Amino acid sequence: MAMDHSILKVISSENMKLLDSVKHCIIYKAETDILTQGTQVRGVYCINSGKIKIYKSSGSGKEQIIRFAKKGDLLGYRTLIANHKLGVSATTIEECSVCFIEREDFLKMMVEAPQLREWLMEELSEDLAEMVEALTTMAHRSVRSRLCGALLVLEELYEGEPINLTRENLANFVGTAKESVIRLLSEMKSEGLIQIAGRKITVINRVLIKTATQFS
Amino acid sequence: MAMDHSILKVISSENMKLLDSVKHCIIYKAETDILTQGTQVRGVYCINSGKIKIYKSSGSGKEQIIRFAKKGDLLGYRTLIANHKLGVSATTIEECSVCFIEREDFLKMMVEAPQLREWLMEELSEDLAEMVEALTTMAHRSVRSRLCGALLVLEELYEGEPINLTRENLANFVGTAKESVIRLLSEMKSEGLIQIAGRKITVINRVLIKTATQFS
DNA sequence: CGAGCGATTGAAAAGACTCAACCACCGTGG
DNA sequence: CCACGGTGGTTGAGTCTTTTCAATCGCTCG
Repeated sequence: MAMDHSILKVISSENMKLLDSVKHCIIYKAETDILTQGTQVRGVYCINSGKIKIYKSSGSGKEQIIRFAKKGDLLGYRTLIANHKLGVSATTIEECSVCFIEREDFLKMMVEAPQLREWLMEELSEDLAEMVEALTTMAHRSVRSRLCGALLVLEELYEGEPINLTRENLANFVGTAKESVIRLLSEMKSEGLIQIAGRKITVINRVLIKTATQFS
Repeated sequence: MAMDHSILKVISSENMKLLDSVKHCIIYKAETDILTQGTQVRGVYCINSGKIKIYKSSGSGKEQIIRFAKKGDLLGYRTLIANHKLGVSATTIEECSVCFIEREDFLKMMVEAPQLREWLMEELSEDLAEMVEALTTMAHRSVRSRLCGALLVLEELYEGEPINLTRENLANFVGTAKESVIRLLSEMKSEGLIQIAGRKITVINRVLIKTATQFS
């Protein structure tokens, strides 16, 4: 299994043993809630396989998808470290295999493994930079431009497989209405930028789509 | 001077001596660039007094203000630690007194002071949570609602003093056009929510404004 | 088969932006 | 002292993107 950018990459073999002894692996079906906004976390979750949406719901019932997590990603550590309540929710969008690490065990690992602390700090930095980027994009760019950006991100997420999301999830990621996404997608299809097969979307002309993310 | 939530709060007296020996204090006039997006940082800046806008400019020349920094805030450390180029710019909006700490000196302090590392991690967490909040706000709420939210944030920033920003900066913070801000402000003035004296804005009815940030 | 969910399409409405003109204030230099 | 230029603030009108609402369709599952 590829662990190039995972927490497991930075764990010493000694701590790895510790980890093995405390983790609990679980399989979740698609559309299962893992974390719920406003609650405490009981520990952290490390994704082995499958994709999970991280989102925030606003008062009016709309949800904004912040990012998608996939294998190697760690969920819940920020909230756990700060001892806050969760600011976001997480729900599987496919069947997922996930390891759960109890709060106390994780904190212990953090104390003992400086590389882990290092890695978490880098993760936080990275995420923060991404959020700043996302914010300015949301503020300045048109729905079409944002949709193009989203498709490129999702292409990465799906690693060559066609993008497979409900239009609603796509809309909640882009930050727009479902109908707008549908209209723009069919526009882009007729321009030969993408291919659509039911729910599945395949990027055809990556270069032009990339260009579209630079303007408007 | 109040240092309740500053880097200086977490520095041991020993490190404080080190800090004193390596810092350089500088006074900047209003509208002076401190950090420039896309460049390397030469060190970190700690604000003694005055206010600074942190913003990101997009290709089309628009700028999005990410946040305002004031006394006690530290600038540039995220970029410095990650050894990246700056993702944002920083410009004073008032006369500011700022301490500069050379890159190497700061890294040395980080190695020697675990509380400093701790503090930085908390800062990052906090900032990340704020950015996530800002993103969903930008995506879901109307300009008026965002403007109300901005006014409450700025009221904090100005600590009781009237808010004193150009309409343009206010617009770039809210993520809208200058004209929209002007129109909405005069609307809110006629509703008795705020008071306007030239450039200066005073919040009158905090409760109603707060309510407005919950909807739309 | 019928219910239900997601996708699609059309039409109307609304929110926000752009453009353009104008004003008010302030500091400068003649 | 006053005319001048510049910056920032204000207002109005028209436009356009995007949303919302409503209706329809197609598919799957019980």
